[in-house]
Amino acid sequence: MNIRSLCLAILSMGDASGYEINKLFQGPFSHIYEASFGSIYPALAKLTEDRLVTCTALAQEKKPDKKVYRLTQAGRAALMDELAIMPGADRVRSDFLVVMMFAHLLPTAHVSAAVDKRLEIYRDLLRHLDRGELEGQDIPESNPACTDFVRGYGVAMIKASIAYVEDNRHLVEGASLLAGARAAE
Amino acid sequence: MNIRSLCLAILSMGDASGYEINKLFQGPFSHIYEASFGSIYPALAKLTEDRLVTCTALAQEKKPDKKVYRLTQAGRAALMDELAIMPGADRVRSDFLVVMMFAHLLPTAHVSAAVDKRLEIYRDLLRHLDRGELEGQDIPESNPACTDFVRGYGVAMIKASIAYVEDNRHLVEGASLLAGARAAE
DNA sequence: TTCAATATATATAATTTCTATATATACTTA
DNA sequence: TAAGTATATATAGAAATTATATATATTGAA
Repeated sequence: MNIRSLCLAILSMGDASGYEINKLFQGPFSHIYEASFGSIYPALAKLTEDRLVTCTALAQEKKPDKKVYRLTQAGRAALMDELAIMPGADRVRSDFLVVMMFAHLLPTAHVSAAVDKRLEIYRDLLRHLDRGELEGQDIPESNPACTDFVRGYGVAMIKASIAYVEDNRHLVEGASLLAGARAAE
Repeated sequence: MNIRSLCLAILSMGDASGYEINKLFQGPFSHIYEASFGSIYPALAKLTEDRLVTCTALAQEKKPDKKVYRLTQAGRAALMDELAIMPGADRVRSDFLVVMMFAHLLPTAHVSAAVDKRLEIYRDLLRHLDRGELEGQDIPESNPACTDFVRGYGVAMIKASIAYVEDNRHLVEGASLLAGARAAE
């Protein structure tokens, strides 16, 4: 699954500009798939070239013009081909867990700050997901049961993450303290 | 955090070859950070060039020669600089959740197969993590409390994932069935 | 009031990373 | 004996990320 396919997927739920697609990836889709401007704009250009989407320039008042993309029949068929894959394990990159792995080499203040920051980020994310960010206004033509499943998955993961970090932060904070004490001897 | 830093991090826990580092990323580290041959070998070459690691060719019996990398003092200092970051949210790419988001467009058999496959993959992962894959033999110079925290985190996430998918698969399977029934009318 | 920051909007160069492939040897299993 | 798996390194080509450039409008702070 690449960014081109992800753009097709999002456009299948309603027309959108590159800017709007990016907002979805930064917000409601951030726990599903990551993508940024640098890949989205070239992806939309390629999709247009391949006639999987059409592009309409739209003049706006008090805002820059935007290009609204719409899925074609061929685009919908290409999306269906992509969705026929058998998905493997999620791919994860967690700077947080890397830092935690080396907590015993770091000042306790930094470890605690990283843990606090983590909890703050995930409580924010939870608040956004809880108030139905993955439905309604943003993505009109989605299926309610499917969106519920995906949003619920995100909520469950975030809750489990917060609970685990709250219950086990003493492990990394303790390792940092102990190592600091030994270094001071 | 990039693959170069991740290689420094792994080498700080013991000397290793590129092949061995890759095995860690495919196995015990797979829930922390993803990386593959194509980035690991160039990363090690660059680190050697920058004198952050040293490289010793080692002839082996009945196996190809290998290059064993070892962290230098400068390498350890560079790692400490990297670990001083304040980590943001994890970055995730989940083909599974994308497919689930469109379950209503897919044959029920495919949705069920994808869910079954998912459960199988995560039960396997859980088995590997549970029997202390992130400690002992593989990474000798790690801190037990920190490794426990990171392994425990992986276990907690995987358990939450399995439980959620088992409890809520009816949402996506139902959406697929309903849509199929409507299409057949 | 003016300056900085934020939001809307697109695009691309440079860097990084992934996927696929190439090469070589040895062991295991059908 | 043939195919597949494991050990081991390397690189070309494709994909994606990060950083930057451009332009306009609004909002909040000094």
